[in-house]
Amino acid sequence: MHIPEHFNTLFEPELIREIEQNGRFMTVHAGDAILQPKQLIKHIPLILSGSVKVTRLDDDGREILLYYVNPFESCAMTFTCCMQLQESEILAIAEEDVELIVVPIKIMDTWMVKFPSWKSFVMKTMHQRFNEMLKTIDQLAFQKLDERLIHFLKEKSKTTKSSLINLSHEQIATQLATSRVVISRLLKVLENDRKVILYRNQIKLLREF
DNA sequence: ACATTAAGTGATT
DNA sequence: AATCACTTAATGT
Repeated sequence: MHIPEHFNTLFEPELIREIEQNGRFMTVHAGDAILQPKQLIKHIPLILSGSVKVTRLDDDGREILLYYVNPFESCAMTFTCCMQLQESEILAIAEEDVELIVVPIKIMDTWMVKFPSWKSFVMKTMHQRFNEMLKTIDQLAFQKLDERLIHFLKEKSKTTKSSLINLSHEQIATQLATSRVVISRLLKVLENDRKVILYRNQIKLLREF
């Protein structure tokens, strides 16, 4: 199994070796679920390439975006769940084709005490997510949908490394749990402000964005 | 040319 | 900010 260079700066050599021994390499195609709600969590994912969208589903099947997991990261939710072998509260879907390594949580327990670098890795991802989620909670609380939209688009272009967003207004609307009409109107305002250019199924972010 | 789907818009709550 | 009802524009067959 091939561990990317980048992990060398993250983990000590011995830990890398243990990852190689215990981990299993997987690929997941774009759109496929990696983890579904209520599913038991028995593995920790380490993302090598691609990005994973982590959402909550409400009763009507609408989704609320929690965060993205990018390469060289892991999922904070699985950390919190797996401690006590809990069920998943979230839905994780591959945004693009994803390569990842999964390691059994049993192994991870020993890593926590054995490898300082692992512990700080876990702590770091938890901390990052926690801050991110605080931000989104703020946004929800203050009902600023326009800011949520901007935040969403920024995040999107960051993970896809492109200023072209390939989503319909409809798709954006469901992800932000609102209606298409509202998104269309907000985007129109952004276009008038020369922040974006709108196409069919595509949005171009301008530098002022 | 026609049907389908995405996006734009005024009016209403 | 959401919904309705309708129009217009883009795209597929």
